[in-house]
Amino acid sequence: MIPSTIDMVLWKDFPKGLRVLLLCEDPNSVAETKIKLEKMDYSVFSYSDIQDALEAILRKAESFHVALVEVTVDNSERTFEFLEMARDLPIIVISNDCCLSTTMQCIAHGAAEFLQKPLSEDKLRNIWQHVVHKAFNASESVTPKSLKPIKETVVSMLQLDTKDSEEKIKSQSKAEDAEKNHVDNDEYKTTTDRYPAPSTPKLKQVERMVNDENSQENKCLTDGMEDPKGFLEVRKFASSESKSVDDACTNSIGVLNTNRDALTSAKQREAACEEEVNSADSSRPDECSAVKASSPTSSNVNIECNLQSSFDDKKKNKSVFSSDSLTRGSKGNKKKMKQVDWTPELHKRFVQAVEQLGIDQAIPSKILELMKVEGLTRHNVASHLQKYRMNRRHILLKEDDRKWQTKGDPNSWGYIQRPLMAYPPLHPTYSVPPGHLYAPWVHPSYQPHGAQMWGHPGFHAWHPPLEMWHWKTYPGVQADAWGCPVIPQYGYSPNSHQRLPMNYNLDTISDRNRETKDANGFHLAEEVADEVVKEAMSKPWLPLPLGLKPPSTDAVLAELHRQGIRTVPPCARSARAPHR
DNA sequence: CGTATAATAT
DNA sequence: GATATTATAC
Repeated sequence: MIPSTIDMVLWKDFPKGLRVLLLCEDPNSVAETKIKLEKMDYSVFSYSDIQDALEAILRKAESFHVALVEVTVDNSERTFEFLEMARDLPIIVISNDCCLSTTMQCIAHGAAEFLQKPLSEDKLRNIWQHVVHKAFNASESVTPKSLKPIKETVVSMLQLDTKDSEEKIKSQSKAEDAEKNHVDNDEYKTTTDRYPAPSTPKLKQVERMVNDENSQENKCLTDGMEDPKGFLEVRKFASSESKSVDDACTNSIGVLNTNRDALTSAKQREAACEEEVNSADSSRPDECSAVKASSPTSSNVNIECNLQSSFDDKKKNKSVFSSDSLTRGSKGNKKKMKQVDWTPELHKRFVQAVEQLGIDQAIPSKILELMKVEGLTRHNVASHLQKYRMNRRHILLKEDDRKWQTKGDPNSWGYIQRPLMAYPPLHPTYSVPPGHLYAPWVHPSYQPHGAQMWGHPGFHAWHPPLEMWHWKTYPGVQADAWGCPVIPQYGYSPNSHQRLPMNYNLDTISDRNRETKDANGFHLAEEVADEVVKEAMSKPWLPLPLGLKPPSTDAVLAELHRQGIRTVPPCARSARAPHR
C-alpha cells in the first residue's frame, strides 16, 4: 500500500527547475524578476496579464509549482481574484505597497507570503520553501499534481539523511498495514511512539508525518476520492494556510510547524487524535479513515498532535499513552468517538443536501448521496440529521410558544411581529437581527481558529470587513443556521469581491458556493416555501411559522361550515378531522 | 429509517 | 457536573 519512497527518483538539486509562474503587469518588472529567478535555476513562465496567467493556470494547473504575483493598488481586486483561483498553488505576492491591509488581504485570499519589493536574491531564492510547505500541508485532494513529486522528493531526501529512518518507516508501514484502516488512530500513534526514540525526535515526527501523508495519499488515490472543493476550502484556510513557511522551512524542512498557534489548535482538535485503537468495525474499512483523509486538516491533526505530544507531556500521556486508550484497544468494543467532525463546511453541505431534497425527503441515505463526501457513512448522516431535526423542532416550538402566548391578542405587538420569517424577505436592504429568530450556527471549532490565526497584535489595526470572511468561509451565510434553510441573498453584495468584475467564466470554479447560490437561489427559495407549507400542513395545530398568511377567519369558518362543522374547539388539534 | 441512549468531549 | 456531540443499539 505504501509506495516505496526509496524507489523514488530524487529531484536532483531540488529547487532547480522548479516552475514558477510570474505575474507582473509591468513588463520591465517581469523581465527583471524573471532573469533573477532564472539565475537561480528556476523555470520561469512570465505573464503580464492576469487573465493570461489565469488561463494558463486553469488550463494546466500542474504546470506550475509556485506563483509569484505582483499586486498593485490598481490591480488588487483582480489580484485577489487570481489568488483565489490559484489557491491550490503556493502563491507569493510581491508589491511595492507595504500597507498592512493589502498584505492582510493577500494572505487572507490565500497568498503564502507577501514580499516587499525590491526583491532581494535571498527572497527569491527561498520561494521553493513555500512549495515544500504546500506540498506537505495542503490536503491531498487539493494538492496540485505538480507538488506531489515535491513531497516525494523531500521525503526521499529526509530518508537518505537519516540512517535508521528507513527501517523505522518500514516498521511503521507494517504497523500501518496491520492497521491500515485506521490511518491516524491512537494505536497507530501509540505503536509508532513505542519504537525506541531515534536520533532526533523532530525527525521522527517528520517521518511519522510523512508516512501519514503517504498513507493518506494512497487512500485518496485508490479511492478515487472526490473532492468537494467548497467543503475543503475553508478548513484549508483555517489551518494550513496560516502556517508560517519561514518557521516551517527555514530552519529545517523537518520542523514543519512548531509554532504555538498550531499547538493551541491542536489542543482543540485533540479529540480528533484520540481514537479507537481497535476499531472493531471492519465492515466499512475505508470509510472511517477516508473521512479524515478527505479532510484537509486530517494530516495536520496528526502533525499537530504529534508536535503537541512532544511539547506537552501531560497531553501526550492523555492522548497517546493513556491506559484508557490501550484498554479500549484490547477490548475494542467501545464507541469510536469523533470519526466525523461536523465542521461548518460539512454541515453546510449537509444542510444544502437536506434542502435540496426537501425536509420530508431528506433521509440519511439520500442526504449522504447528495453530500458526496467521501467516507461519510449513512450512520454519520443519520446521527447528524437527528441533531438537526431536534434543533429544528426546538426552534419551531419556541416560535410556536411565542405565537400561542399572543394568540388571544391579535393586536398585540407580538402578534404583529408574528409573521415569523425563517429568512429575510428577498430584499437587499433587509438584514436579519443576529440570533433573533434563528441563531446561525457556527461550529465551535471554527471561530477559535480564526481568532487565533488572526490574533496577532497587528490584526485589529486593520479591520477586515466581516462580510469578507463570510464570503470566504460561508458563502451562503444562512447555510449554517440550524434547521434554517439556506437562503440566497439576492442583491446582497458585501463587497466588490463578491461579484467578480472579470468576465472570466471562471468564477464558479473558484467558488462553488456562489455558484450554488446563484443557480439554486430560486430553487432553494421554493424548496423552503415548500417545506414550510408541508410543515404547516403536517402540524396544523402549530402556528404558521413563515409569514404564511393564514386564511381569514371567515374563510375558515365558511369552510368548516361547509364541512358540517359548526363548533370549533379552541385548540382543535387537527383540521384534518373533518368528520362530524 | 428513526429514536433512544451510551460514550465522550467541553 | 451540566451540556453538547457523536456513535451505536434498538
